[in-house]
Amino acid sequence: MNKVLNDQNYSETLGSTFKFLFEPNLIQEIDHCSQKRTFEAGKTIMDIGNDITHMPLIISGSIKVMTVDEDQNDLLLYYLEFGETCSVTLNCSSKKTTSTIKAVTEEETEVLFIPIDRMEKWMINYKSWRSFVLESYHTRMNEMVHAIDMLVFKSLEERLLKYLTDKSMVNNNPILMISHRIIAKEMNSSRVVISRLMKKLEQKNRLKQGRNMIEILDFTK
DNA sequence: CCATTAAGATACT
DNA sequence: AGTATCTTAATGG
Repeated sequence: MNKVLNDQNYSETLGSTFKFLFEPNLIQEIDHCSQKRTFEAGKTIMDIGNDITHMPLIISGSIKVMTVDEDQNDLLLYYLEFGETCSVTLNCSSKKTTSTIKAVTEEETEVLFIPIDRMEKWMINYKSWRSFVLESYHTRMNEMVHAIDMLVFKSLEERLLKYLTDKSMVNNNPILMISHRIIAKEMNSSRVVISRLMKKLEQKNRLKQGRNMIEILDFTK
């Protein structure tokens, strides 16, 4: 079970955490109705078909948002990081449907949960909330289009490189402790193929690798 | 030492 | 690109 943290300094931390995003009155409301929870790495905090009662706001850490096909293969859609929320949840909550995505913590992650029954009122009363929601839809839409583009038009080698750089970005570390087998599973490929491409990327000096270890050498190219 | 597992190699589809 | 199979190498008891 994930423990609920009852932090004494909770209002102050929260207020200072999100004051760059929301107006003071809204922060007060958030303080009032939201609940902070901390998850360790690898926890599923939302799954397909789950009822949506709260929307998440990331305080620290990162979350992978993905869909799942009939054979239970995951497809990574995007990562959520500090100050971000899941627009799929926003979408589901306004329509009062169940979740169409699965969300798993990439590392230890603190999340603020806000009951969805506030959404409608906040959309009307707070300009900063409306902007936040629209901005959120906007960035996710762009990311999804990019994800589809990568998936359909790019080679597996390019996708692998993006997968690795994205992962090292969210972890804030150019060194990844991960095996080829896990990468293959996450990209719906096979271990041999990933090993082959990894070898190629290593020869191109894009990364170094050892057992269960990959170091990304150049983020920008 | 040995069992387990990661990753390289080769060949076929 | 994916699968099957074999080999090599690292890791941890």
